[in-house]
Amino acid sequence: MLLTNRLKLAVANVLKNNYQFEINPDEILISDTKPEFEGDYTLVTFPFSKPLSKKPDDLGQEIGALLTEQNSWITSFNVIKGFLNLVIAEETFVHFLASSSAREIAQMEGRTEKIMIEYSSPNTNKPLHFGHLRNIFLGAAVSNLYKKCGFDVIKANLINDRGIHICKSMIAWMKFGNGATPQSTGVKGDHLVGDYYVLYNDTFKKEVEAMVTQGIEKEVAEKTAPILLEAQQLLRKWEAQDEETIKLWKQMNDWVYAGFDVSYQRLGVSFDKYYYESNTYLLGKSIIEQGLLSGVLFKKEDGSVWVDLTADGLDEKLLLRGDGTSVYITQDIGTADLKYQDFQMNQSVYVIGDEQNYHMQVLKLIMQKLHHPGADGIHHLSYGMVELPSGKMKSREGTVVDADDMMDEMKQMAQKNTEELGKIEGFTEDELQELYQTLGMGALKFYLLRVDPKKKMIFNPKESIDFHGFTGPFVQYTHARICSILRKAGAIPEAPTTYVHMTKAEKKLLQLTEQYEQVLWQASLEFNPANLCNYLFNIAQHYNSFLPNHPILKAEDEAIRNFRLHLSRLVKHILADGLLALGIKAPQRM
RNA sequence: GGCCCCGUAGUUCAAUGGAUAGAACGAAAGUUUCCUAAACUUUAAAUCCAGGUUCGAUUCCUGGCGGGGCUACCA
Repeated sequence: MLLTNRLKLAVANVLKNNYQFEINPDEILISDTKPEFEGDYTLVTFPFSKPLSKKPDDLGQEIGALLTEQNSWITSFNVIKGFLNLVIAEETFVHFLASSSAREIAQMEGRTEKIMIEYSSPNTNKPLHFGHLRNIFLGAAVSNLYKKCGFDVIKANLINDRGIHICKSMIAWMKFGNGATPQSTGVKGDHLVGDYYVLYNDTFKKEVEAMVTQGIEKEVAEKTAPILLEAQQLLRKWEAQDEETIKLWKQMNDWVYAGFDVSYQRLGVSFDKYYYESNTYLLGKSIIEQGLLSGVLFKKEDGSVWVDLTADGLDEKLLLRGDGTSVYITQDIGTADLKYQDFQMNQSVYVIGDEQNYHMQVLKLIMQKLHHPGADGIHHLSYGMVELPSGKMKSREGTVVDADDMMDEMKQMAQKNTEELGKIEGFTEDELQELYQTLGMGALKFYLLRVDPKKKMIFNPKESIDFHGFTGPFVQYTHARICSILRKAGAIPEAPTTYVHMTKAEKKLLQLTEQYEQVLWQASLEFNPANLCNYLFNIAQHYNSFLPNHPILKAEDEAIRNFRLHLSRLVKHILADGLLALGIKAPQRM
């Protein structure tokens, strides 16, 4: 059992047996003792002061005495201003180290729940950009984390392959493309289609300007520009299943998918199930019919169908148009139902930007009102937008940072850094290329994952992404250093069972390693990989600062050497394992 | 207008209501005959404002100020 949980239990026992005070152990606050004080873990006694009618300081003294008396693994204590600092026996940590070495790390207790995580979910009219990367890395990391915690995870991707946006790319290609293909131009498919989307917008803008100079009002021009009308006409033809239109649509989407596949592979992410809006956009109507019958929904005079969410503090929301056609939310209701039919998962997570908070709230509410079995499991993993110092990225204005370009740039930066440091000896050219990729992606992923998903983040392309400090490469570097030491150490004897003179740094490192499993759970349940990033950086930092004054291979004696080797190996395992959960590889050498 | 989110060192981020608010980058100074200096050590530097709840508030509540999002018979 985890040490903090054991402590909570021990405290709960003392309170119950010696003070007749019953409390749920989970409600007891145990935190790491601050470095400036003596001790490993700290109990805050204030909350018990009132119910037990005792001064926090006295309470600390009493509980401290009882705890050390009743638990051999708690050796001593001190009380400062109501904070009870507890010293944990070194043997406890030594035993933990030995057991960790034996069973490898983090074999988690299995959970049987099934969880679907939908992420990426791109439009097919343009390539992936920096904002998508945050979505993709989050989705992939959360999927990994839940898998580690034993859940049955389904990674889903809902592709937005239909609608006016793809028609815009199509019309531009028809007018200006001259039959260009990825093969004929050598341009990656998603980029090629994206280029025509940009071309559409340029043309549109010019047409509007021309109309305005002719004296037409801007708002009118923006609704009647010829190329827009053509795109809308194309959408109608698509909906009417016009053969030529469908053929071109399929063709251009296939180009995009081929391009996405290349990017996904390079990003190191994959999906178990793809959904396509062209297949799902008509779903949902029958569910809405049922809702009408059961009286959850209502129909207005013009035949449109609505749900009244005013009691939940929201508005009335349209679900079906007067002519019986679907709107966006109709489709999402249908897709949610389809997903549930396919997998009957306990939780259905949507990794979607916070601009859709309202939409997702509405979706869940409607599903709940309809008593859909999957309704309560719907969870919106909402994340903040990635912004540039100049503001939001806008694909129409060409201010987006392209995902493929970003990956190239990161790899080049890794190469530049490595070469400048002269660390290329002993690698083949292939190994170097792989290393640059590993380091570049490590920096990129860590950079995007280290911030709380809820918060919007600002990315400054000029300052770009660092390889020093709180970064992926820092953690990777620490891992590589340990690997190097272990290589030189050769075969390692059995883990020690006793160790007398543990330094403060050694004990702290062990304490951190013991908390790893807890961090994984917390990061999963909170859908927050940033927790893991912080933890990994913290433990790497502690290791790096431990290293200069704790010789390992040249330790004073065999026992110390062996202990430090095992400690190092455990840290190495955690770094590699944790990075992997973030989707980051840990190189043996760098 | 209505609803929601966010304001922490110069900058980018931490801090389940708990001790003297932590890091990183940047700035200043130092460490390499020693297991990878992509590292380590030291210094300076912050909770938007005003109230309230509490033994204790960056955190919770109210009101300002500042920034963002949503609010379509668009997707």
